[in-house]
Formats: sequence, C-alpha cells, structure tokens
Amino acid sequence: MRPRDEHKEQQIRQKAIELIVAEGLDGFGVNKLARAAGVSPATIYIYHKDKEELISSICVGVAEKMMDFSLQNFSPDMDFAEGLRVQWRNRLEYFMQCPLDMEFIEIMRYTHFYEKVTAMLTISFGQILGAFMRNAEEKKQLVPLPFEVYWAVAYAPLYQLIKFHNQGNSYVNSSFTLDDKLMEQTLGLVLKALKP
Amino acid sequence: MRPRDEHKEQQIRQKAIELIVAEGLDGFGVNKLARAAGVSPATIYIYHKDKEELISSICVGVAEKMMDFSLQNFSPDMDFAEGLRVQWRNRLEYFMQCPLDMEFIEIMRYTHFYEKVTAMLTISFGQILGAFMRNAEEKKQLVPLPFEVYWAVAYAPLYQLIKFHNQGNSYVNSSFTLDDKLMEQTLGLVLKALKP
DNA sequence: TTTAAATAAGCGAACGCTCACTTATATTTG
DNA sequence: CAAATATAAGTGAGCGTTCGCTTATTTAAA
Repeated sequence: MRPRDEHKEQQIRQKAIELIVAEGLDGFGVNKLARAAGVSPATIYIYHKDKEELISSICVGVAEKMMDFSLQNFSPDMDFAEGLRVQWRNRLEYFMQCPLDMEFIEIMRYTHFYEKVTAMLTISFGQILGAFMRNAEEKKQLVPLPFEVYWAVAYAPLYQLIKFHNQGNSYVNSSFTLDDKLMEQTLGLVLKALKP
Repeated sequence: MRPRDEHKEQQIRQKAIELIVAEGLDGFGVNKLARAAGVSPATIYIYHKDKEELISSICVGVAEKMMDFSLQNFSPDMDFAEGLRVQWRNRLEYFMQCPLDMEFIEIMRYTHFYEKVTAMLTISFGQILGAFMRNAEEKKQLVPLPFEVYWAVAYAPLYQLIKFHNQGNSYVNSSFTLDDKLMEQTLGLVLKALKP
C-alpha cells in the first residue's frame, strides 16, 4: 500500500486558507485549490468527502488550534485581572503569529460552517471560561453578571481592535496599528468596568 | 416611453437580502434571485451593471439606512452618557425592526464589498462621532483616549450582544435573548469604563 | 532473496450541471 | 410610431465531482 504524502494534505489546508482569505468564500473552488496546492482535484477527494466537508474540517482545525493557544498558561483559578490579561495576551500573540488564521475565522464566522465551531467552543471554551467567571465572582474580583454581558465587555473590545488592525484603519484614522501599549490601555478600561 | 415598475426594483433588493441571509453569499445567484423576485434575469441587468454592482449597491443602501437611523435624535454636543445611550438605543431599535438588514451587514462585513461601506462610514460616521468624542473629552465626561480604543470599548460590547441574540445562544447558555434591561446593564459597565 | 499479487495514493481528462450574462422578441407607454 | 421596459430562451465558461488509469509501497508465497 502506497503511503500518504502528508505534505500534500498540509498544502491543501494551507492553500485553502490563503485562497479564502484572498478571494473570499465565493471565488473559492476545488479546481482552483488543486492548482494552487499542486495536486489533482481528485486527490482532494481522497482526503475529503466533498467541498462542504473540506471547508468544515479546515474551519474546525483552525478553531481548535486557536482555542488551545488562547488557553496557554491559563487556569480558571487565576486571579481575575491576571487571568484576563493572560487571555488577552494569548489572543493577541496568536493573531500576530497567525494573522491568516484570524482573518479566515472572521470570514467563516458568518457562514453556516461556523455552527460546528460554535458547538465545539461551547463545550471546551464555555466550560473553562464559565468556571473562571464564577471563581472571580466568588473572590469578589468581578461584579456578578450574566455570562453574555461579561463576555461582551471582557472580550469584544479586543476583537474590535484586532479588526481595526487587520483593515489597517478605523472610521476616523487612516492608519492604525495595534501594539502592546494600546492593548494594555484598553484592558485597563475593561478591568475598570468589570471590577467591583 | 414605458415607465419603470418601481415595485420590481424593490422586490429585487428585498429578496436579495433575504436570499443572502438565508443561504450565504455563496449559494446566492442572479438566476435564483430573479426567480425569487418574480422577474427575468435580464430585468435585473436593466437596473444593475453586473452581479458585483448589484450586491455593492444593496450593501451601501442598507448601510446608509442603518447609519441614518443610528444618528436619529443624536447630536455631537450631547452630554456623553446621554449621547452614548441614544446611539445604543437607536442601534438596538434598528436591529429589532430590521433584523435581516443587520444579519446582512454582518455577512458582508468580511467581504471585499464592505470596502465601499467603510469608505462611506469613515466620512459621515467618523466625523460626527469623532466630534462627539472630542466634545465629551473637553467637558471632562470621557477619559482621553485614542479613537480606536474609545470605539472598541464604547460599541463593540453592544454588537457582541446582538451577535449572541442573533445566533440565539452563547458559549455557555443554550438560549439568549437581548432585551432593554441587559442593554442598560452593559451600557452601565461601558460608561463606568469610559468616565473619568 | 526474488517477485508477483494486492492495495491505496495520486492524476489528467472529462462529465453534467449551474452560473453570470446576452440576444431576440414582445409589451407598454407617450 | 418611437422608445424604453420586460421577458423567454438561450450562450459559453466554470463549477464540483468522478472515471479510468498509473504509480508507489507492502505483503507473502515461491
């Protein structure tokens, strides 16, 4: 039996992300991908049932990687300010290291492919971060809040900054670069909002 | 000369939004749209140069409508807390009245079609809200901040709540509905973060 | 150790179908 | 009639997917 060339599957996944980020979900095609990855269209169908499953599996793969990354050096028992800072740092570092992954996920977020990702995140992410929130509340380091309100205040600002950075400008400034100082300044405001 | 049936153009725009929200940008086609709107494909090309321009113009139209709506009863001279509350209320009301528009814009946000919208928003939105921010700073009702940091803290949480509402759940709760009380609670936290 | 059968990877070419878009024709107004 | 709208019926291009075949590797009988 001829063994798989793992490099080929890697190429397929990598080029798929690049193509979708560059040209969007429309404009992405299996034949185009095959040409870009240097394989035959038929080869793609050895690894994936169809186009749907191909995109889905890449989506879930990237999301898993991102989740693992953002929980590095993090524990739900941490003090609130410290734990939130670790997560902000992790997300920022991931986005700096893998900007393509980040853009890819943003594109997928509003497609039906993302439902599977949400299901996964709910299980792994939700449990850990739910515990983190409850612990912080018990230690009186966080005002008691519905989870959604907490999440919206605690994380949405960071993602918005990353969005501004990715598009390179905001509604008033014609250029914008996110750095550590800006992140700390924003995190400071968020902590001010959430601390009792 | 035979006059245009304006109802047809309206139908085309409305059904295009419905189709894209229901099936995503891929899965959206001119022939499908024609069938849904009850016109011939060729009729669409009387009103629009090509598919690109069709989507673009709908996108800009919706964004303009949304922007006008969110600036109702608002002036850059308003007190900070009051002005921010008016904007949050307007956005929430718009989203309650036109949930399809909101989902449509969210889908378009990460496509190249959105560049024209960003350009438009930068001019109209950015100037008014930039002025609002500077005024609030001068009145000592808002801590001095880079515009992007201000925007991320002031608006991103609301959009995140709307996102949770649209998808009907969050990472820990299996159902979520955004209402006035939750909005006020979140706005309270945001104001706490931004006030000196 | 040799070698042929077995098996899965991999490929180029093409299939059927849908796509964005056009053409030829009819309809409806001033 | 003149002129613009509206349409039914296309068009070629490109899509996802499959087919018939070759290649690389393992297995195991001779």
